[in-house]
Amino acid sequence: MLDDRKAAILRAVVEEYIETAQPVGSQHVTRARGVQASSATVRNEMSVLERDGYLVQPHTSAGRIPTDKGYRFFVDSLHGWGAGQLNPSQRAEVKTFFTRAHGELEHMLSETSQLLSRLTDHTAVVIAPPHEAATIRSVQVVALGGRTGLVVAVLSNGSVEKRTLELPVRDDGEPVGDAVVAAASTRLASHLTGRTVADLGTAPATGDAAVDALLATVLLALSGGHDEEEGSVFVGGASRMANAFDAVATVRRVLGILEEQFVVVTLLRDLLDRGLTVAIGAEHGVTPLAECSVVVAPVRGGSGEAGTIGILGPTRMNYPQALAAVAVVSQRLGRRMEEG
Amino acid sequence: MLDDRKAAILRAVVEEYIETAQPVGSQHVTRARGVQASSATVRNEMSVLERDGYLVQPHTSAGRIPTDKGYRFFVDSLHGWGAGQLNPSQRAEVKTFFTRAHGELEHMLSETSQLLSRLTDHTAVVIAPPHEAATIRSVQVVALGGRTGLVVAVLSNGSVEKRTLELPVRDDGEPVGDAVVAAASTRLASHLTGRTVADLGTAPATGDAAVDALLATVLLALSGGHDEEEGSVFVGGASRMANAFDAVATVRRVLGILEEQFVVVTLLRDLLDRGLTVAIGAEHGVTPLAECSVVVAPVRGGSGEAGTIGILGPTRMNYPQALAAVAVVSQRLGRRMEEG
DNA sequence: GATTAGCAGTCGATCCTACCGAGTGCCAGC
DNA sequence: GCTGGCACTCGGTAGGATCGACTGCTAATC
Repeated sequence: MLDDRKAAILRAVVEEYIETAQPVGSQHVTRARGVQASSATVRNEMSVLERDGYLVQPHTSAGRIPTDKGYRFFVDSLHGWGAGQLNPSQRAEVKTFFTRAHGELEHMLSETSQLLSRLTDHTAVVIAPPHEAATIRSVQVVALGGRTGLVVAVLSNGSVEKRTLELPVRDDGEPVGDAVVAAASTRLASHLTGRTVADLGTAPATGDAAVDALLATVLLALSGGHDEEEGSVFVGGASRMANAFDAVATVRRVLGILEEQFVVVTLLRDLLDRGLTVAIGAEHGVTPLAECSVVVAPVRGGSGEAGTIGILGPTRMNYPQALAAVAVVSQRLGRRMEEG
Repeated sequence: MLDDRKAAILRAVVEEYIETAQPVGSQHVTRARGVQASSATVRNEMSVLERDGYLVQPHTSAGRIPTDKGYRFFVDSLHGWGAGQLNPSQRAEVKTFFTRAHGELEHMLSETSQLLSRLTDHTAVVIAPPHEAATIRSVQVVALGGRTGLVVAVLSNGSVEKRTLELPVRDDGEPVGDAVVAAASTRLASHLTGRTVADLGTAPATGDAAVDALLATVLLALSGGHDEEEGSVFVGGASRMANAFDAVATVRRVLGILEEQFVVVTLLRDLLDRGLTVAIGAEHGVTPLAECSVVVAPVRGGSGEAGTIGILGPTRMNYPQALAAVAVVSQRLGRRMEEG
């Protein structure tokens, strides 16, 4: 463990580096409050911190930069010490946002990702809660042109699942008629209402072979194709990534990852599962994001199922600020979702 | 108008600049096929082309760069002359893509945007056809928890419109019961089926005041909140923007615009309305995109309503290639949508 | 023994200069 | 009207001097 003075010095380096993005020298550290020592002493301490892996020098005769380990210490010490606060105007922004928020869930989540991005000046990600636990309120099968049909299910949490499917054909090669579709639709409604998408049960037999075939097709379509990683991910302020790094190649790489929603979802879920709130640099396993840190929080709505919000920025992001923003938004969004 | 030699020289400059991104000198132009003249002659011609606004010199003693006007001439002369072709492997990619494509419309459009982006190595945009002309196949009202309800409409083109709404309350302050919702739902189904979203008609009177109130609310919700600029825009390969420019500031600016879906949609629609296929630099009115060109094409599905696809890249994009890619994809996508 | 002032040394960043080469404009001759 | 040739321009690169923000170390101090 680090003694008080080393900790204070490390904190000072991290804070200044976050602010200026320049290597921090011993002289600067002495000017930080919380450090009472001459620059010579600070130099000695800093060389120890470097030996122990908390700091690095980009080159001799330059100041020091925090390593991932250095940031990690900073963030952990922050946790037990009272995180940052949003400034009043930001609080006000959050407040008015959530009092005014209304309309579709998706729309609100998308706007939330933009809010979070604005607050932190980093890219924000919002993932809708999985609706596996939500119960089905209503199902309907509709025949479209030709052989395609559509099954639409409304869930208790207000989301709508839809799947296209290929209608079974009758013996004469024509797709099943409206009557069969209607029969299947009503049958499904009574069978599925109250169930979850995860537990659809088995297709009830009706005695009519055509209807039974259609029912089986529908259940198959509904059970398959979990597109939960599609469409339910909202990325806000991706353009801010361009400010985070001055190497275009890095920007390109990170934006590329952001386009792979699956990776993003997996990453955030994984972090939450590991109980982490902050992942610094290489701590999350995603190599192309090695220069990034991630701050996440679960969003607990009424149903017990949790969504996820997070922000993605350079390792030298303002962690107190970011933690505060994510915490506040996650909390208020959860409350808002609870209300419906 | 430009005489043949000037045109050939201009074409050569544009082609080489597109390839190398370096100012093109007279020497290089003489090496281009289609130009039979000494470098001195080319120099004279080029200085005329500069005077007339087709070329510029970044500085004295440097080669020439095409202006927007220069690109415009290039693109126009291309049109009457046989556009570019996709190479065989790209053709194959397009072909297998569309034979394998299946599932939700949204999903397919999203994938299409990625396909187009891969083909051109630029950012691609796909806009779903507006479903104002599509007829309603099925409507349903569902009560969720509390006072919120949801109306879901399935359209003939396979898309699903949904709106949340606030259920009317009865005299005792409780929200209307399931019976009323069910009544409204069936009434709506018969009233709206076959109509378009643009023409919902007026709420039919049922005699039951509660049902009538609910019907009015539903129709209001359905008619309002055209979110056609939301959710129906798919941007693929935004990260490729980072390769297009080496100034981070430009990347930031363009990505910022891409996040404002409304602007993007308006831009593309506007171009199509003006009958343009290619907008070069400042030709479209969007100042932050002054360094970009846009290539668009309508996607004509069966219904007559048209979607839009386009790509967005630096003005020095490979126009023949881009035009070919956009043309092919638009055509095949249209055919695919026609099939349903 | 820990801390500190002072000093020599390092090395990126900046500025200057010289120089090279790609490219131009122009002129004289074909 | 075209072209070869020539003088000139100017960005980009390389080398060298200087500056300044650092460091590490040592010797003196508390």
